[in-house]
Amino acid sequence: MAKEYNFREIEQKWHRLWVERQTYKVTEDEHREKFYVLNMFPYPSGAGLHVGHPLGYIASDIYARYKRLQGFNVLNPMGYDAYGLPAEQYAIKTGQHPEKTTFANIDRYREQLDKIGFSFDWDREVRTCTPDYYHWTQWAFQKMFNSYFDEELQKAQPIEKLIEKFKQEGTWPADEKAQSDLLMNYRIAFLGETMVNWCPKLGTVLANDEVVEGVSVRGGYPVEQKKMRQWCLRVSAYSQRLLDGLDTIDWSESIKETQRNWIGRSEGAEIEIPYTLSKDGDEAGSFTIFTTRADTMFGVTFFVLAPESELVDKVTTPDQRAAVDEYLKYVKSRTERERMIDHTVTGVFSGAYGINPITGDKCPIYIAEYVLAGYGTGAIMAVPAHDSRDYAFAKHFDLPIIPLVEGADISEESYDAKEGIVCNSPITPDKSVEYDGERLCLNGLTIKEAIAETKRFVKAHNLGRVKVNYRLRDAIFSRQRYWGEPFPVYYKKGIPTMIPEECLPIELPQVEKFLPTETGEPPLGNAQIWAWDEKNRKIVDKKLIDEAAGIYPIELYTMPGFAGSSAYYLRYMDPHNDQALVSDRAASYWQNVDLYVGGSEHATGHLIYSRFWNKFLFDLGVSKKEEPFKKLVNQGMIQGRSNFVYRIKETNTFVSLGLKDKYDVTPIHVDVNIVKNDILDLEAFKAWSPEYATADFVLEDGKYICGWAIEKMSKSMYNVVNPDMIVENYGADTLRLYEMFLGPVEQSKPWDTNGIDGCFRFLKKLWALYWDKDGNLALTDDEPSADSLKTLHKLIKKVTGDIEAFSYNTSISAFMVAVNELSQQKCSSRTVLQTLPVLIAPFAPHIAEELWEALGGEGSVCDAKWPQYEEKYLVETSVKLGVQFNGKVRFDMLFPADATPEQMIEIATSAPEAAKHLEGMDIVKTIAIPKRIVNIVVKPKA
RNA sequence: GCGCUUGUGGUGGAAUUGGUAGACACGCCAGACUUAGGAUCUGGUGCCGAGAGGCGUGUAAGUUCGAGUCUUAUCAGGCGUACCA
Repeated sequence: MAKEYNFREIEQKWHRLWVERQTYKVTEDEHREKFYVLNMFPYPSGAGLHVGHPLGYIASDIYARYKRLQGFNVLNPMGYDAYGLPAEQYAIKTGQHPEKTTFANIDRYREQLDKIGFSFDWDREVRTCTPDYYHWTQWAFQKMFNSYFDEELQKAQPIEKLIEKFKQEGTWPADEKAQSDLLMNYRIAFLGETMVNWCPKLGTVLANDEVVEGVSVRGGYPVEQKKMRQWCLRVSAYSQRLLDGLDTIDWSESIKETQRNWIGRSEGAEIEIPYTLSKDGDEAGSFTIFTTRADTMFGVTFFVLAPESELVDKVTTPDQRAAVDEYLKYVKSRTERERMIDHTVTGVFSGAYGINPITGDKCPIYIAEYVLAGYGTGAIMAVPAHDSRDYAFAKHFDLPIIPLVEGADISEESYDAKEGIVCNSPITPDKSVEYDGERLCLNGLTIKEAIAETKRFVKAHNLGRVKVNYRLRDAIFSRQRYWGEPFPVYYKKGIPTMIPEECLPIELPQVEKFLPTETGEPPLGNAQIWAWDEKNRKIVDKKLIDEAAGIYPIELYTMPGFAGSSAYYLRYMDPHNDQALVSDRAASYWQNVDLYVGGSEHATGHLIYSRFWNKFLFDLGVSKKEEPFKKLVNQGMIQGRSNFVYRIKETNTFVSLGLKDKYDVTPIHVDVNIVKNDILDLEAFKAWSPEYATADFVLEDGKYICGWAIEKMSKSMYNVVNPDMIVENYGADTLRLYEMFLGPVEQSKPWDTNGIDGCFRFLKKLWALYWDKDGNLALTDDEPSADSLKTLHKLIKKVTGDIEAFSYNTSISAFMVAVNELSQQKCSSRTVLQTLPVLIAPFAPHIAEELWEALGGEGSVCDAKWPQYEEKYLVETSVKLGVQFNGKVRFDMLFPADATPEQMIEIATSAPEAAKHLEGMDIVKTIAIPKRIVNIVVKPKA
């Protein structure tokens, strides 16, 4: 009896030995080159892992193991993003403390992960919800509070420097409250009165990336705009650095592009517009507009303010007051969502007129919701001829439209393109205002030139300034929730004050109820022991709050999800350090993440916040690299493949896919776990639900064939495939191979169990290479044959190249080919067969360890040396070449491997096969492609 | 609307980067061994055609001796984003 591939026994054995031997423990070692591999850590949800989750982990584990075999000191940690809404909502429903459910979920995750055989160093595990971890989240927040962004140096600086500057300038106020308010305008973490996305259903504010199409990402509840005092992070200060950094990192172009759009840099000009409160009135003030099309100043026919702008009140004339108020009321009644979907033109005349500084024209000022308060200055100059939104507005309110580009047809729509020659600017020479003897004239210039010329003019005559605007907004950093990091902040006479650094962490207090209080305070309002005793430096009962005694209320907000996930990669470097986020030694050694693997859905969330957070810590000298993630690979999503059975209406009879059109049927989702290769397991189906216990079937060829569809993997579609079942039936090595064999890592693809047998068969074949009929090792010390050496070295070359390129599916194909070849060659050479376990170790570590041990290898296969291929085994003795003539004739012939292109042409043209084609022809030219083909182009003799 | 991205057999997907399209796997067909097979092994399998042969990488044109690969146009799907002036 040949020795069986008993994956259960092998995998259990090695899971045990890896733990006993601490195979995956890593320590800093300055004598070895480091390599840092990281996965985006998971949020441990109650549903456990499905087959989609491990995809990225397997991909990065393969790379980590490969790098280790190449001699690198590889850091490959794992942890949990443990704060989150689902645990809190579950707590609200059941009263169970979120920590309890979160930890239970973590245990379940860990159990599932362990079965797959990852090379994680679990000693470095982090959980964002434990005090020893969020200590450093709070610490970073305090550092941000005590820093400002120096525009000149383009980096964070201690706030003391700024205070010093104010003192020197004599602008430092004496009053403490005034000092606090002043500094709030500069601190990187600051309290700001801002428009926030308020989600009433969730009872909390949300960041911009947590809102999609006007509803919350979590739960899909409506979101409205509300002005609130919130903690914010001055992410926008880093806009330019966040943009520039993208050019230095190896990320996919699409993610970089998404981030560039999100940052939204636009170069333009701010121009001062004086206004009057009646057509012939005197100047009553001025406002500033922002434009990227300064060249269109001559086409301005009206101005527009955002309804939320503070200017609205100032420019509204008594006549128009009622109309404006009514319009503002209407705007306020609309939700974010309505405003987003419905783009009908609305607006109201304010009664005031803006004076175009270039033409001197007076144009009406409107108020309209199509202008956004949050971008630029909240005020625009409208050029209906060359902006589609202004055009629609002008048509609706019957305002003039002045074309400014030669040949542009604006009868039906505006001409928005930035191409063409400018005209009508000005229409007549006197139609422009003279400044210091100069008048602006753009006629005849290209649009690009005109923009530059206008900017110059505006700047030279002090009509405004050149300005770069960013779409990126400051991140709102507080949440009205329980299950998050508490702020280490108390309010001393209304002034936000930091709890001393030495007293951190401030632990999340216990509460009875996780809902907001009856008075509308956030859930932390339910905490009893939640006041700061300044003298004794400790947290006390809030009943004791007494300003005279130095006992103050503590902040009730908590931090958002991205707080804990923004710098976790630094913590993995030194997870047990209670003196610092990360020691200087560890940070200097590990530097930054060499390979980061995770989903592309974090492009505008985590991946921006993390880069921001790291840049801040870099400015502090804590992080050693400006960019946290050198290379990013976005693994695709695994979709579900649902199966259907077809029930004949009003019966309990099910008809197979091929015959269903003959009946009137209802498709019903059936659990994919009782379907194999689209064939339904009838007994399992009957047992699946009592309803089907007495089901009848109409079969084809004796089988019940199910229909299928690609859908999201979800419980309700019965298409969730759990990795545990695959591991149970085929083993972890097969699961790992199959997930990679499914297709390129970056690509989204449906989970389809149909092909898994191929990978399982491959492992069995690999296993079979090593054992004879009696179950003994079938190895010889004979010289390996040339064929088997060629097979081996071809494989080494292919696999090495493919791993580097993350092309795991093709390297697995190469393994399959190689094992088939070696099996056919009846290869039993120790030299060859000893190398295979090392090569397969990154993909299928369990079988690799077992074979390595059986062959008498030293220690773990993880510490073996990755083999080098040698060209000499790959050289062909002769090369097959085709000769191709003009037209379609062609034949194959053999050339010596070392033939030069000239010799190849010589041989080809003088070959007997060629003679009949060359008869009566002139050779126009000949081309030889090395090792491939000789082309001879001919034409009939003249 | 804008930005990015992908279109190759019945299916998942290969293609040394401009050089024999369809590797490898699933599925299917035939055969072998079996009491049996959803086990194992062998062979076949892009399409049309009995055959010789012809046609084939979403569609149409172009560059080239040669195009799945490059260029242009066009169609279709996916992702992101959205009144950003």
